[in-house]
Amino acid sequence: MSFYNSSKIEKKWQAYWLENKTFKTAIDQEKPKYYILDMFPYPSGSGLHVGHPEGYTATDIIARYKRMKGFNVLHPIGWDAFGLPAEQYAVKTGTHPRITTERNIKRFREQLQMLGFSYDWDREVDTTDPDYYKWTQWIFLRLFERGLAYEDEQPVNWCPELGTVLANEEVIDGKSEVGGYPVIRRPMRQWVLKITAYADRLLEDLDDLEWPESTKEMQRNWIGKSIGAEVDFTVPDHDEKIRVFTTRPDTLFGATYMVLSPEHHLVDVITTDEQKAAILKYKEAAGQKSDLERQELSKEKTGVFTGAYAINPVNNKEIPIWIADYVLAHYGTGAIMAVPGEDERDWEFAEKFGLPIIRTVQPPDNFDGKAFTGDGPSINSDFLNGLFITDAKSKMNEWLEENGVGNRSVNYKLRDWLFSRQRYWGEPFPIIHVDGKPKAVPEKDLPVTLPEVEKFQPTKSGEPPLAQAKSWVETTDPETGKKALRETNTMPQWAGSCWYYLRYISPEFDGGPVDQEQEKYWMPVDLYVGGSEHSVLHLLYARFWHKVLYDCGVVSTREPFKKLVHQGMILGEMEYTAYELDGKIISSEEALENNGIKKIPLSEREIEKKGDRFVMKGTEISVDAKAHKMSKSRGNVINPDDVVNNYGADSLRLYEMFMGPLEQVKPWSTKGVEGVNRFLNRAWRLFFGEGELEKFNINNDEPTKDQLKVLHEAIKKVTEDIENMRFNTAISALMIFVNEANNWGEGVPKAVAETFVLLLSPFAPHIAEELWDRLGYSNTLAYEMWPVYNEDYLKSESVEMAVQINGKVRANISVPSDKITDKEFVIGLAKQQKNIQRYIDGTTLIKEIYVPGRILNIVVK
RNA sequence: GCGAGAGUGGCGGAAUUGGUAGACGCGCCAGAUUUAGGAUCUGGUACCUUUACCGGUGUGGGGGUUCGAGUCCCCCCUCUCGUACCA
Repeated sequence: MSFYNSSKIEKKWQAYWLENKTFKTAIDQEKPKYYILDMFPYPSGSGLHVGHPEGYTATDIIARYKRMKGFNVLHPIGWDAFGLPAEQYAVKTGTHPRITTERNIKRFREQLQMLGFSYDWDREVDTTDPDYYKWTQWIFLRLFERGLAYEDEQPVNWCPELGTVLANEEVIDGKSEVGGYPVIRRPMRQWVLKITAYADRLLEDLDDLEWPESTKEMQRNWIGKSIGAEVDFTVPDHDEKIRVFTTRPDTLFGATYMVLSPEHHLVDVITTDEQKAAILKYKEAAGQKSDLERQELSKEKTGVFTGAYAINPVNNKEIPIWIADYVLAHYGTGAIMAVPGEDERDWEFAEKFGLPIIRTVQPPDNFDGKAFTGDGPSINSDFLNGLFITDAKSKMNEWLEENGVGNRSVNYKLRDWLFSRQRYWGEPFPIIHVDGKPKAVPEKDLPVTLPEVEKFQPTKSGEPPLAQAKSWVETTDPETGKKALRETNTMPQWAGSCWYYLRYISPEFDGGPVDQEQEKYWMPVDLYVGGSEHSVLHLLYARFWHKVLYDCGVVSTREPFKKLVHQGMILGEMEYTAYELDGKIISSEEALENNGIKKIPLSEREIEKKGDRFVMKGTEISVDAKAHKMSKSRGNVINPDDVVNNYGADSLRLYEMFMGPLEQVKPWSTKGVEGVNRFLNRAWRLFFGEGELEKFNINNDEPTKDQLKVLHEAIKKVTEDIENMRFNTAISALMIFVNEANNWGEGVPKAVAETFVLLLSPFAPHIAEELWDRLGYSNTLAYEMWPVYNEDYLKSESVEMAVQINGKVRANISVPSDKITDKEFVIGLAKQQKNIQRYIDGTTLIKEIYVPGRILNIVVK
């Protein structure tokens, strides 16, 4: 029995590829290009997990395939290496983050090379390298110049545990995304990027992208464009007006009260003396609530009357002004006109506090709900009466503009991007403060490198670690010679990943972030693969920077990533769990409602399926059957190193692609890895027969017709499936070929074997290179021509077809290929079948439907 | 609530424009080989009925269109992901 020695073969070819720089990107611009990009990893201390090789194998298969199809392929990798874990480790141990980062990068690089990915290793980028972040800073200066980066004192998400401010996107349920620590709101001086200036373009350009619809939709929701109007309400005895944003100007006659957010700047101005105490109390309570608490308590509406009234401009009626935390300070103008008749939230509030409700849209007769949000004719609305929503809106907008009390307006959920962090391990801002004003560091002085510091910890007050480096902070303005202070905040981790795909194009270029001549050739990225967790943040930020660079003339495309695919998460192995309470096994439904439950893991042999649930074998006690997310605490993490040691990199690659469609969430199965490993062994034995060690099984015979048919079916299927990223079925086609070829007995003709090796090579490149070598070639197969199938070989002598009577299959017939279009012949053949006769006898023929090569359906009565 | 996606054997999953449901792999069963186990090889494996043939049922549930529906249309159920008072 001969087994192929995966570890020996894989090490050999990995060394060969590195030494010969097999995958160095050619710069021959005559050839068509293909830029295929992986989301670069954060090099964490725990190394690769099995999720990484999933997307990386998919892109590697396509990269290898495209090279063989004659494309110039750009397939790079790098390191998103700034970030919190290395810094937290530094705080704990005093180890400089650079040391940790270098160590982790080395490990990641080795692991990626161990999996045989065909990256061009001469194009590695590292966001923490000053030669890289020089250009991150350079891009920041472009933003600064254009007024797209500004300083602002604003309430921010301050996380005391992490000692830093977080972007809204990094706060989940009131806790930090990293670590899950509490987050409070607190005003601080911050750098902010004006992404809102690009909101419309970010929205519109989504339409032409070949991205998953769900991702585009998420970005649209995040940008949250809504069209409506702003309306000014006057407050008697005050000069100030209260401006509100509404998407329903048509309902203005139904505005029976107003609500300001507790943080609104006019609250203190308008509140009457009698209400001051109550308002103050409410504001304090709201201020102390975290976002999480606001959400939890949101089931019940709360609010306090300010004692003041506003004038509804359409009818000059006085309406009371309240404050309530269901109105958000940071959306629209932080104030609303409340129309309970047409808004569910306002209805709920009005009902609770006994405020008047006026309907302004006629609900249908059978309507028995509360607020009516549907369309209908306007009522109680003077000059709008009878108009449906769309017309009523435009008429009201005209009225508002004519009377100078409002205007059409567009609002976005998207807010400007909070861009500074009080951390050490990030890009320093290329900014100095002179006379208290921010000023750009001249381009020739870039990069502004990180200073050495004693401690990596931020101070309690929020002073960043860089502030300790006095000699670094205190500098002079090169222009005026005045004293100047360096900015001590650093950029967030997103900065480096906003443009790394450009640096790969010309990693050594020193005239700008990217060599424009090369950029024109390589951009846009043809295929970008990475996790859906980056659907909004990274992908929106990168698009924003790209558009700014486009406006600066640095890049030639409006969008960076033409096609995007998300790989699905890989879960742990399927787990079966029974529950025990007080020594008794109870069903999984009961277990939900009890405390003190003991979980008992079961093997597959101990359970069986009953109906649509799993039960313990021979009982009615249902158990849980579920694959969980991999996590250290659950102990179900699969380490790619172990898989490679046991089965080899080719098996890991093959298995991850064979599990199912790339985009799908799917559970791991070690048995499944063994399955594809067996396939590779069977493929190997096609070349080196059983019995005698390494007896070469390849002959120089002419391939037979049958052999060519089997081979060309594989070529066709594998080619089409790679093009459509259906790797699981491509591998199944390779398996079918091997299963067939194993029955050939006499050995495999060389011409057939060679083609098979080429087909296998994108999936399992190490074993393929070894077989190619043993077939007598001294060069890598990486640039061999991809096989092309020949339609003639696919034809067979006869076609198996089903014959149906009234749509049910009653017989199978074999029709000679040259008779396939002869309907009469086929019907004649079918009617000779005994079973068909049985069904036809004594009936009347209604019709005969014949789809050549597919089916014959005889309809009888 | 809202938005998006998905429900097919014991499991992961296949199935061109509607045309033989369950490819391929795992698991399981039987056999071969082996002192035994493992590994490997061969055959079988949706369910019911049957020695076998024949037959019946079957793609979450219910209707519909069609000669023919996993696929198209309508209603309902379940699950996953995202989102959450955005005026």
